[in-house]
Amino acid sequence: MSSDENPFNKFLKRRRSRIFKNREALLHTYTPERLPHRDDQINELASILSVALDGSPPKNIMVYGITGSGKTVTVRYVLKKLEEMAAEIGAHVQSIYINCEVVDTSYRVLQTIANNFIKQWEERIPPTGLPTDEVYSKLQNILDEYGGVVVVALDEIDRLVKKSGDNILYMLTRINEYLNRAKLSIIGIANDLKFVDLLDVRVRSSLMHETIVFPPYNAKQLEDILKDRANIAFYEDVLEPAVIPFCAAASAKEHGDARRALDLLRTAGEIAERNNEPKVREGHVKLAIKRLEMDTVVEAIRTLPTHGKAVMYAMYRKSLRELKLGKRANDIEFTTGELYQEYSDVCDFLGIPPVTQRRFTDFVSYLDEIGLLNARIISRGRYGRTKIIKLASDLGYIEEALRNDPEFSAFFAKRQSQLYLTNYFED
DNA sequence: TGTCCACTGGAAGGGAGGGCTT
DNA sequence: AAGCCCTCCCTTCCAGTGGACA
Repeated sequence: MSSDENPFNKFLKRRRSRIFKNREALLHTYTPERLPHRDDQINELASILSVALDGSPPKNIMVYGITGSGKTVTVRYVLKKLEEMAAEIGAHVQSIYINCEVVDTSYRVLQTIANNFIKQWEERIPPTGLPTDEVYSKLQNILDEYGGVVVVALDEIDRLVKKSGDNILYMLTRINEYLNRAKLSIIGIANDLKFVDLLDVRVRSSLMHETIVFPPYNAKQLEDILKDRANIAFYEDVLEPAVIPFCAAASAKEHGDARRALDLLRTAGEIAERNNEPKVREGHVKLAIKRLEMDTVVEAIRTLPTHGKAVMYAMYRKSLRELKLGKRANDIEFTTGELYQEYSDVCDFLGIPPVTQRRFTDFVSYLDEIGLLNARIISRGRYGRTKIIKLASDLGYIEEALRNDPEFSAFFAKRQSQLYLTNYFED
């Protein structure tokens, strides 16, 4: 390459995709103009929310269904349409969407709602510092100043309740009693309804005035969704005919998760694009399945705190030893005590003090929750009660994640990979 | 049948860090 | 600057637990 040739040239040529017309249509954040197989839910939501257009507060709504059943996208779609209609007829309606996985304390929820109405940066409510009660009364003033109907959608509301209790829901469900001009309604979105057991009876009855269920999609329905989005996302004739049915079938097997189906299709397209191929084939989807599996594990580990990573590394190291002794990957499991010992050794190695066993069990529970580990409690009689902990993801993926971590890469620096990225758990 | 093991997991609280009001 | 509040991460304490074993 001559020195005057710009090294970005070849990327520039490739930059204009021959595969994607509009990649965004396959992202979770995209709200499409059509939502196949969700007419019933859209109509139900719209009929409950329609009173907002007359200035009355809609009843609170609980929306539930498993991951990828279209809850979020449907609620966002209906809220968008509600605001459009309100603007058209001059009604005072504002909707606010809050993801409680990010905004997960009472204070932050109140702050987020309030800041939605504050345009001046200096006047916005700070992320911490004020008493929660004060933010609550500020919010009342702000809402009354606005004077219309406010619909707040709390996505992953179950997480909020598990983490911070139901105090915030109590505050929000009662706020209308203190408002003179404005009215506030809540839409709670949850994966399952187990969390309502944690709610105060009054909160429960108020929050669940209306419930709307989102059943999982079947393969045929997923296909319709993918076709719709593919029309927006891909150039014509880029997808081979088998691609969409294959994506739909693979995701239908995993509880009909539309989000995953869209991820698969997008990733398959990206793989084809990166390989400079003119068409997306079934083979790309198969690669995409592997890729997504690995990305999920790598991303989950990457975002863990140091001690969480240390637990994963302890699990990795101990499993690897067992593997070398000839044990089958599926049979490798440890008790809390065994893994805690290994974890303490890892901390010694890193030169950081280990957390207590109590805190350690919190990490194990969390890693179980996010699917990196499998943990179940067993009783071994006079040998006590403990948790049996197994890996829930491929050792190779875990190694890949830790090898690229600045704190843990030293463990791998001298050695070549002990593993190839083969799936040990494939049988 | 009672004992006892090796934990589990809830509750309370400490302290560092960030930010507010007065 | 002082006093207060919130969040996050962690420790300490401790009652509770299921089932093998004597």
